[in-house]
Amino acid sequence: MIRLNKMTDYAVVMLSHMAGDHGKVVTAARIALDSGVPLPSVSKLLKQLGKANILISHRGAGGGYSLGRAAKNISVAEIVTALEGPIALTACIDGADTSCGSLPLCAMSGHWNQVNRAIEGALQGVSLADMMPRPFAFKPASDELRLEIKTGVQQADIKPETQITRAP
Amino acid sequence: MIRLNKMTDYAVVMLSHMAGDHGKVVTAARIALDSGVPLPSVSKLLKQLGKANILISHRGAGGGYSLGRAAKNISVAEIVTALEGPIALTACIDGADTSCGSLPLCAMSGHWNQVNRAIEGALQGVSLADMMPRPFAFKPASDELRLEIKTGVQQADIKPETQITRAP
DNA sequence: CATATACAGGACCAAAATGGTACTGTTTAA
DNA sequence: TTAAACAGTACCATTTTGGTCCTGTATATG
Repeated sequence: MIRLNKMTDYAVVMLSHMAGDHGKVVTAARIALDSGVPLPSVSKLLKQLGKANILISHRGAGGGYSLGRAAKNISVAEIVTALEGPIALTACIDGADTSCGSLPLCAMSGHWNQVNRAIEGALQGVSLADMMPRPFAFKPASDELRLEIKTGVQQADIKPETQITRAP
Repeated sequence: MIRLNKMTDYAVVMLSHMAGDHGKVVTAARIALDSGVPLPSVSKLLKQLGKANILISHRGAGGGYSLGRAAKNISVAEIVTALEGPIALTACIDGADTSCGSLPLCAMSGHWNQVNRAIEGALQGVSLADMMPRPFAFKPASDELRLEIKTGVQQADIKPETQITRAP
């Protein structure tokens, strides 16, 4: 399975949490708490997203991070690119005629590019706003679910053993 | 960068080599030699591709592998799926309501699916035939290039140091 | 029928990538 | 001035990946 790494997954989770209180400045620690993503990773990710101008960092006391733009103007493609570099499927990529050690024999690059572009398009078509969780608090599926939310159990805190599965 | 792993990359290289002599039965050892992919990996990959009905295996003396279908009827999506499982971007995938440990909190799955489907579409749109190298032998770019081909230097044999780059 | 050839299916290991840790700056609000 | 919070960097542990090795089974051929 082609997969984004955990970090990128984390980033989307974090960002969609931040998009909730749009524009507000939040500390890394707060985000870690809210999203359940381990603090060191949160802080590493926030730095990267800051550099990529997806977030604005506010230094000093009372500082933190805030979204640089409205969630609907931040594409998933941008997030992925910020964290994993250019969207592409193999090492044989991009016009970059330096990367692939076998240009004369491996003439596939053009076609991989076609695939890559399609993928990039797909990621560009989805914005952070599209990825945001629905506001459960207003429409809890059950008492049990509401309890989970109130006790602050979040994504990364839920171990496979204690997994909550939606009834069929 | 989102990337297929080396194995899948190898597989496409191998398969496109096989598609050259279409239908012919070739041994794993021969393919390894031709494509420059290490034999153990070749053999592992061929087994997997056989199971997925992309290749037909012929056991016993004089055996080997042959393409199960014409190259143009084998999609890249199929190859990827055979080797890496279902095409999807995160663990939060597929209707499969067992995989994600945070269904009630992570309501993104639907949107990831949208992205995933687009990617699968992109991969399905490219066939093995599309990925095949053009027949250089008939149209060598230079004497040097022809030499390389004659001496059997292939993709994986070319080290970065001895990289052949096409003149601009 | 005997035998060499080739695939089938494991268990297993080493190297690389990933995710997580720790620590030492630097900036800034109060 | 001080404490809060980000910036940057080096480092380590774990997991994943790619590759090895070995034993078993099928089959063409002499």
